[in-house]
Amino acid sequence: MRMTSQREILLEELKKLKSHPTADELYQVVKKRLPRISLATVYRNLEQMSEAGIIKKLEYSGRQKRFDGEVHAHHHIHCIRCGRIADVHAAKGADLRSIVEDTSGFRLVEDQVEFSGICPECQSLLPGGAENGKEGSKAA
Amino acid sequence: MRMTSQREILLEELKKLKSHPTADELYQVVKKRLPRISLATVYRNLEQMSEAGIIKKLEYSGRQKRFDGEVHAHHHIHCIRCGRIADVHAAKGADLRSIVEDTSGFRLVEDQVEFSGICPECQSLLPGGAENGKEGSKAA
DNA sequence: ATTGGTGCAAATGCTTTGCATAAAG
DNA sequence: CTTTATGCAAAGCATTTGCACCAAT
Repeated sequence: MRMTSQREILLEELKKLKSHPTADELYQVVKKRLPRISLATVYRNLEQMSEAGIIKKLEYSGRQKRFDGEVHAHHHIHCIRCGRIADVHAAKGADLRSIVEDTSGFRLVEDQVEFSGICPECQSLLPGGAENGKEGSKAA
Repeated sequence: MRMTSQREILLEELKKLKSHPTADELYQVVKKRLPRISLATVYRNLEQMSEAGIIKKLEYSGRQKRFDGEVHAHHHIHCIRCGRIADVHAAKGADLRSIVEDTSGFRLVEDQVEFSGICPECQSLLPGGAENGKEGSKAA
């Protein structure tokens, strides 16, 4: 992965943002420093950097993807009206609900544990055994 | 909400499916019984029925929306390769991870608690006080 | 007879891609 | 020099919408 000015500035701005921006929102910000950058470059780099683990891609709730420069494991809460995402730094096991409301300022409406993994069908397709492909065949 | 044959058959097929189908997948199934139904009708009805609480819309993980004819509260696990969704019937508080793997057959890769609520900004825009709009202004 | 629902096709919105040019190593 | 990244424009998908026709109440 070459270090281009686009990549560097994208990362820098994302890390300073804290607002979990969408690709387009970050694009608007970065354009101020790199007027000729294209949205496609933003998408390509965000995708690549998230694959590299440098940033995190947030794909909750059927909304637009958002990105986070903070890669520590932490929970998020998203607004069902406007889509904003805020951080929730909660210790596991504690009374999550109140911690969530306290640390985010959100009014909690719903919480769902979202599990991800490899389904039995896909497990049988895996060559080695311990890898987690990221895309693949379409669901049946 | 009028009971049209489209609506009736859609609901019937969804309830029998158990596979958390996407709109298009359900469309393919229903087309066998209603060859002239259109995808738009499927989308419109799924949306309406989920608003009515008759079915549940699953909007996890930045993928295509999926729908569930089972409206009991229960968790889901989705495959990061193919997108399939399976049910997880787990008692809260128990050792979720192993329950998840046992009941779903998936290999668990990640679990994230997804909180939804109303952000402070949107709370201040709410007229009454205790409602949960579903869409709204764009994120800033 | 009304009013909501339907099918179709076109439009949308977000994201991805093909391709020729430019920049990094 | 070789290869990857960029910018632009066009394409792609899932989903939504406008509109004229149809059907449920």
